[in-house]
Amino acid sequence: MSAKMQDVARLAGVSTKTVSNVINGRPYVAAETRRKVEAAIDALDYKLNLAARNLRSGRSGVIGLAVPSLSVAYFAELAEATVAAAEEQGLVVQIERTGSVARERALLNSPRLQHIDGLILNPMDHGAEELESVQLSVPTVVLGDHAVGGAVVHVSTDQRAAAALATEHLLLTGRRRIAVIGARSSDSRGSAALRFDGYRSVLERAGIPIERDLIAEADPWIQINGATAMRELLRGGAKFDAVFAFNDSLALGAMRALDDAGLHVPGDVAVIGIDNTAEASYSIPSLSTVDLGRQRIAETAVAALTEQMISNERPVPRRVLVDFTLLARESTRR
Amino acid sequence: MSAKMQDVARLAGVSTKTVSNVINGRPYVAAETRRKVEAAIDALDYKLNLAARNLRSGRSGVIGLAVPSLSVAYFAELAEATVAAAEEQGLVVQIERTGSVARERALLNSPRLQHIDGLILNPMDHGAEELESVQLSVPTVVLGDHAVGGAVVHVSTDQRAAAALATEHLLLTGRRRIAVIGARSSDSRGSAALRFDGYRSVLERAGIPIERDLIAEADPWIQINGATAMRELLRGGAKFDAVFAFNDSLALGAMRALDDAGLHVPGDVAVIGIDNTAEASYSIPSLSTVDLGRQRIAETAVAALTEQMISNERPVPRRVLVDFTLLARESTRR
DNA sequence: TTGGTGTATTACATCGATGTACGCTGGAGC
DNA sequence: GCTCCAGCGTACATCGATGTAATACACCAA
Repeated sequence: MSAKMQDVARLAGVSTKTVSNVINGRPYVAAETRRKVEAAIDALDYKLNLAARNLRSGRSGVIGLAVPSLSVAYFAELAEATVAAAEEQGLVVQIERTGSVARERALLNSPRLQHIDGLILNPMDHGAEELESVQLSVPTVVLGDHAVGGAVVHVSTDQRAAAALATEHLLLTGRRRIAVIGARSSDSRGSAALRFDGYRSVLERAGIPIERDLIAEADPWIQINGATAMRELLRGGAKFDAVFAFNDSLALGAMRALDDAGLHVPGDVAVIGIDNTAEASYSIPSLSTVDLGRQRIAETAVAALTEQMISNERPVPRRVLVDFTLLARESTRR
Repeated sequence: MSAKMQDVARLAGVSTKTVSNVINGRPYVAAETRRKVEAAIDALDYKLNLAARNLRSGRSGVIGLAVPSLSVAYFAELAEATVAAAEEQGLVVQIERTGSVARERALLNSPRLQHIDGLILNPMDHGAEELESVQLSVPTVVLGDHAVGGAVVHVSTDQRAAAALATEHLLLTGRRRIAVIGARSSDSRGSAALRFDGYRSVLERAGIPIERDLIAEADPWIQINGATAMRELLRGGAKFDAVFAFNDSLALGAMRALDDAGLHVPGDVAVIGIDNTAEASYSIPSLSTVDLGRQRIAETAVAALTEQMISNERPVPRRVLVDFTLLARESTRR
């Protein structure tokens, strides 16, 4: 069995509490005492038992990150950014993948969340009130705009505005018949709904009618579904000169399908995505997209979460918006 | 404060130990008693305190996964697969990103590993004995072939053979001057070294000399470094008709740089990668690659780890090999 | 009746660190 | 000389579940 605090205390000739104070950097420890304790720690190769600390103090130093999937590049990059941001605060991240609405609910009620100090939740897209009834017991920050019972800090980008920006960009480059890939009729308040809303609002303002034939559903937003959706659009026969895919993976899949069909991007069809994942700038042609600022989102979320964890009070309800940026690349060139 | 086991016990009219037995599915609990306890649990909305269980039993139900980075698509997909496999065993995954050799060492010595039941470690590439001195205190499965002190179960693909297969494929499609992207002179036993070895062995057998001008270093293996490496190869002036990139991200970056230089893939230069990440099948042209079987790797690793965790004995030293598969796509077509 | 076996349950110590409340010391201030 | 306080340390209870060993009970065979 490895050494425990009592062994260290005995060797250093002090009480266990003093050892604890040294380890936790508490004030009122004489320099001399600190030295002795540190020497004893080294001598015994003592390692703090986190379970015990956790039990006694109620903190674990672990925060959870719940995302739908890690195979979607955006979430993988978000996870990376979150892990990095958490580390700066001395926290580690336990990643949970929700994958479906049912699993998401199950997770939120599971005892697994008990030993987590806080949770960053990126909910699935689904109907509006899906999560409002959940009562969360840990400090939580929600990414996106879904209402989640008990959680009142939201960090997000204005996805509707970002989608509007992407759509406007297509209009500005002279496109008029803009198809959409990634809609979800089942979603009333999530990313799919908001992005579609942004698209619609711009077209309406421009006086362009929305055409059902130009709207393709896809779920989840991964390459293969983008390719499939595009093939269906093409088979449907409706004419279009641009595609707004609701994320980069869909866009890349769509570009692939366009290429297969002998259509040129951006010559015949312009394509734009959302997310600015790494793959987007290295595709051929490079993909125009909107960067939702996932780096900032991760940092902001972790900061907001640690604040909640420390203060121990109910946080001020708020919604933090992170800036987004249009990246015009080859896929939408005139 | 939420209910604890004692409250449940009082309400059900039994001892806390009996409650514990019910929760943990131990035998010798009368059906009637079980019912009463379960009713009490429901009534009080009792949730087990994992910290306490962890302290007492020494198990946490959490396994660690240490990978260099999540922005590399391969690791993200590996992480996804691991989380899924762990879940089947009722385990959750705490993801650590190492990023550098120093951080990797720091992690392996950190008390954070204390509250983990087991670790799946995908080491950084580095000199041979870098990690042999580390003494791991938790059951560990190593992905890849690095010797890590104390850990004796390795799950990996034969990377050298996989690289050889990729190289042979290029030869079979009529290429002779094959450039390499992703070499690392600092690495003597990691992925870079093994993949380079496979490349070299095939060329040697084919009687083709290795040319220094055709070897480009890159670290880490992400798109931008693939593109940069390719630009340097082109600037160097050496002629080549194929590129073997040590992973798909590098390959995609390289394809992008080739396109920028007005070179056609596969017409002028064939390109092959390794990993079979999602992006590879949707690039234009689609990328030939070797699938290292990450799904199987994840499953196997989790299985080997749980076995170690349960048996509580030193595992049988072994090396499990997972099959790999060549996927010939457009980027290497004649 | 006694003893033996199998089932069901309990009392109690225990895991290891930390919060609380308090004790001791030396020196400044009157 | 005495109080008072800041600075430093300590004893002890405590967090909540679980392993151990012991006990209670029923049932059956000898």
